[in-house]
Amino acid sequence: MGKIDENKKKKKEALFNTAYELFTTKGINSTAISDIVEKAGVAKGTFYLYFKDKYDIKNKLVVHKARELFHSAGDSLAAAGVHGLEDQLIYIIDHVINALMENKPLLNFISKNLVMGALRSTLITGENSDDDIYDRFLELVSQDDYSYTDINVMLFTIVELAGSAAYNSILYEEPLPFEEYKPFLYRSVRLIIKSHRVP
Amino acid sequence: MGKIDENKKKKKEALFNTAYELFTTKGINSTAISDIVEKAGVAKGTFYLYFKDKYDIKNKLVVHKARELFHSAGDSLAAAGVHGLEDQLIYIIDHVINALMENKPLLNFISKNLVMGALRSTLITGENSDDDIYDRFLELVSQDDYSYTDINVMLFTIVELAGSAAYNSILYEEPLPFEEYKPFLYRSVRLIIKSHRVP
Amino acid sequence: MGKIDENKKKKKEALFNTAYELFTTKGINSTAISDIVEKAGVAKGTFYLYFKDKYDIKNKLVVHKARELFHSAGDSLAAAGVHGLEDQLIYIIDHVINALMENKPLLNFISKNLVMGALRSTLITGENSDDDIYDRFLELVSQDDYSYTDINVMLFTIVELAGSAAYNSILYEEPLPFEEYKPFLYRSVRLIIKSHRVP
Amino acid sequence: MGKIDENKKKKKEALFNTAYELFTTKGINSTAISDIVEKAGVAKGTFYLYFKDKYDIKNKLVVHKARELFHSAGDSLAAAGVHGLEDQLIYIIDHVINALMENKPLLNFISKNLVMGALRSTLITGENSDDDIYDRFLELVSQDDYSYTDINVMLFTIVELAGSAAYNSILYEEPLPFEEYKPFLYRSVRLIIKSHRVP
DNA sequence: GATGAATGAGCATTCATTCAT
DNA sequence: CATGAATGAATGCTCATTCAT
Repeated sequence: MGKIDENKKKKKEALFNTAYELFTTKGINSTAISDIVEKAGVAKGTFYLYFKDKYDIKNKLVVHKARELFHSAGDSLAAAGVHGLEDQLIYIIDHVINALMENKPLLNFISKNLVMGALRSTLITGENSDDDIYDRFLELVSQDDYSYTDINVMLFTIVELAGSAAYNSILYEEPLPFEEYKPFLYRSVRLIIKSHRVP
Repeated sequence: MGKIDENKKKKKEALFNTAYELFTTKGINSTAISDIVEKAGVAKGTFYLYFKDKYDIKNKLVVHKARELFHSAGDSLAAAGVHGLEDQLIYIIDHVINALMENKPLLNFISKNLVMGALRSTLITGENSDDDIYDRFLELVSQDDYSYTDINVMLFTIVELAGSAAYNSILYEEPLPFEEYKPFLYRSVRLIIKSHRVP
Repeated sequence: MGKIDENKKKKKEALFNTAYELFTTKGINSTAISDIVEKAGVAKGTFYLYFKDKYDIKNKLVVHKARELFHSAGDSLAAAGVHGLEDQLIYIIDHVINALMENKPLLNFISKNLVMGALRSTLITGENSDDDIYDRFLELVSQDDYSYTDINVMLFTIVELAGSAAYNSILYEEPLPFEEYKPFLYRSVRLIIKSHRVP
Repeated sequence: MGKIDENKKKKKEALFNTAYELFTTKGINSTAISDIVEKAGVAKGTFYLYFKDKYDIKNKLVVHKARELFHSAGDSLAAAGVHGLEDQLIYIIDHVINALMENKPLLNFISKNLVMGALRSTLITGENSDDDIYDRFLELVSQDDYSYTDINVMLFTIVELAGSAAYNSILYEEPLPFEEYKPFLYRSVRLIIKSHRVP
């Protein structure tokens, strides 16, 4: 029993990891399922035991990676003793962006496939009850010295700006390499946060 | 012969228009070249006379549509007597976004395929000499009562924020339908512009 | 244990019934063994414990259903006090056809898969010793006021004509709906019977 | 032009003939499209240029072969100076059956795949205007010394009986080899014809 | 230039069958 | 007896691309 379940998990993870590797190196369109199973060392039929098709595994992969990223940032924030919403959000953004800068394949993969709606559902509407990222964010807001209005709008605006600008600045180094663009981005983020403060 | 050239142009345009129609309705991946030529009423071989492959025609289509959009906005701005950089940029953004709101297939098509690098090349670095969009922008900046630093950074930040946020707000109505989100977006844009002013 | 044997029988019957249901609704070609076991609630391997493959279960099913049909007709004939071979055979044919008319999936299934040889073996040559259908038929013949020659030929001709004509008339209503075609069919059957009488 | 069309026809016919050969020798289910194209010496894609799928080519094949058979019988009848509807119909049946007896693969192929509805449409309802088999039959009926009622019913009954009985008698030699069964069959057919005569 | 028949590599998906537990 | 995870051969079908006319 335990042995079988263990084996199942092993195969599923082998497929998961292999798919991620191939998607990020060869691109999704150019990755055939036969590539995945071959590299993962399982039979073709086994793939269909665990995933519906290529897009099923892709979506699960994207969500998984995005979660990892934000949880890591959240954990790091908790460890660092940062105070004040502004600094805290900048800290999280910085953490996520730094992780992506050092992992451009992941940056590319996430950016191209993260149907924003999915992430937004998680981050902003907090629909996914077993996921506390949004809750952590709300907590940060409530603990700040200031009060804020239209919190969801604020979060949305920041995520869109940071996500889009960082993606392009990192990958294309235009209009500036990200390190140089960073101060501008964070200044804008701070302005947006402040504009949501209740006086 | 003028007649022959005309005919050539006609076929090319038929392919161009048909491709756009199919890409926006069926999606690019699901559109085969045979679909395009069939609907356009030309032979399969003819396609390869004018375009290298599906992605060639796609890219040309994206640039073409994006150009149309900005030129229309620029023309409209010239007609309206708007003064001050802030109001002028808001005017342009508003014009483009309104056009996209009324044409969601176009919004989708542009957003998914506009490799930002391409547009940025056009809009921001002005590389493309026969295209005056960037020049018009520079002119607006120079004519303003205030002076600005890091103009490219400013333009980049605005384009990323407005593009990304508008896209998601329009299509998914999250966190708010765009009409309701608009005031927040424009407030943020104005803040960004102001932050680039030389005191 | 009786309990174990019962359980065994239960599983086999579940497979049998489920296969019949799926064969008649989805067709044999479109029914996979996995469909059968899934619906029957048994494991895939269990199927191979009782049947060799899809065609094994199909054949057993056809014979089973055909037997049921004729036995029911024979029983009914015994209950009704019909006299004379002509009327008796018409009675049986009518009984079988009526049952099939009210169960078109069965009609379809039987007709498409009843390799006539199999039924003929049963009905005409009486090979299958534990099956008394043929014997009952011989008895009817012997009890009639008339004598008959080439009894097997007669039975064969009647079965072929009635089976084929009824099948098409019922399913396609061509050249007439069966109810209207019936008098013609039965007239022909009576002529065939009479033609085998010894003067 | 002529050359191209000629070539097209050649390929289509190669596929047609090869498919027939494989269907009759290996069976339809066991014949893969790759088998057909390989043996026909064309590329896989070419198959789909001319036929939708395996069942498309099968249906076209069945109709084609059935037509050939009846036309040949009709032509032969015209050449032989047979008089009287009874003898004429027997002549046609005999001609068709003889052809099938000498070509058992064809007998098998036709019998298993000729959706009777299709043939009946042709033979009995005469829908297919460019096919004169039914017309020829009507002509024979009208030229006979006797008058007949319910002609379609008569034709249908004969076709069903002869088709079904001959098929089984030829292939399985049960209850008798066809040559021995033939007199019985034809006697029945004559009885059926006579039963439709107007006195 | 224009055509469209032909190509054939490429790929997703299914499914009967096995066998370790 | 029963299970169901794993297999991988088999196959239908698509489609970009070429090239003789």
